[in-house]
Amino acid sequence: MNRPALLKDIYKRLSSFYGPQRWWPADTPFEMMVGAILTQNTSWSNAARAIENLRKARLLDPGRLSRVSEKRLARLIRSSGYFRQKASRLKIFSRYLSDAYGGKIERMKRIPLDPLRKELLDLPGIGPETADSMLLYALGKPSFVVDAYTRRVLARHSLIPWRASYDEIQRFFVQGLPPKAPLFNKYHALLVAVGKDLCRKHPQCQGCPLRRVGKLRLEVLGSPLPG
DNA sequence: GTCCAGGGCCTAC
DNA sequence: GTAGGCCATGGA
Repeated sequence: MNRPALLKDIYKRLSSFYGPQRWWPADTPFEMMVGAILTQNTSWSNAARAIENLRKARLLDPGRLSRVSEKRLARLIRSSGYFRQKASRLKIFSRYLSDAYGGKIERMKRIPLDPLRKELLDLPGIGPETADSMLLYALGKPSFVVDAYTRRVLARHSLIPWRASYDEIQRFFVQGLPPKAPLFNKYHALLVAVGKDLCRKHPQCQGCPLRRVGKLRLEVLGSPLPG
């Protein structure tokens, strides 16, 4: 099976199994981007608490967040872990948004994907996953998001090696899919759904909708979990 | 008590 | 270019 056909098959299986996905709840693009930093290597529930604290403090605004003291910010986001690092990162990110785009997301959206991605990656604390999440979920750009779930699901099904790099995994998708943001959005959400759900609950892949993708069934059953 | 979650940075080799 | 240590909370 060639790459586009394989990716389409995976998508169809996951989509019919899980249905519509509601990934990344946020009232505004800025809130979403703040969440992308807060949830780094942290459970969403812990990040969500921090976001609620920022909402109550009326700080979900680039201008205000860039001006709040780092100490107060760290206290508000304590539940998200790494709170000192993240407080610093959030302030620098907010300052960047305010300075470069007047805090207006619409202005940011006018920048083409590639230069905007480079710009985000130049900020401290924004790596490939965080940048791609922001580009896709807050800005509607077709930038495929690779996360721990993505790697786990693909590697578990022998579609990539466990040690594959971020860029390699991203190319695996981008080279076989039309670059449409809604598609990338739902595709990633579906990978998370199956990653959270069956890949962890069922080490032997019973009931997994990806179990019979292509001719990989036997390899899937034989591939070890990490660690 | 241990493990780990919607990463990224820095350093060493 | 990559393996290892570090950052830190809260739930299972």
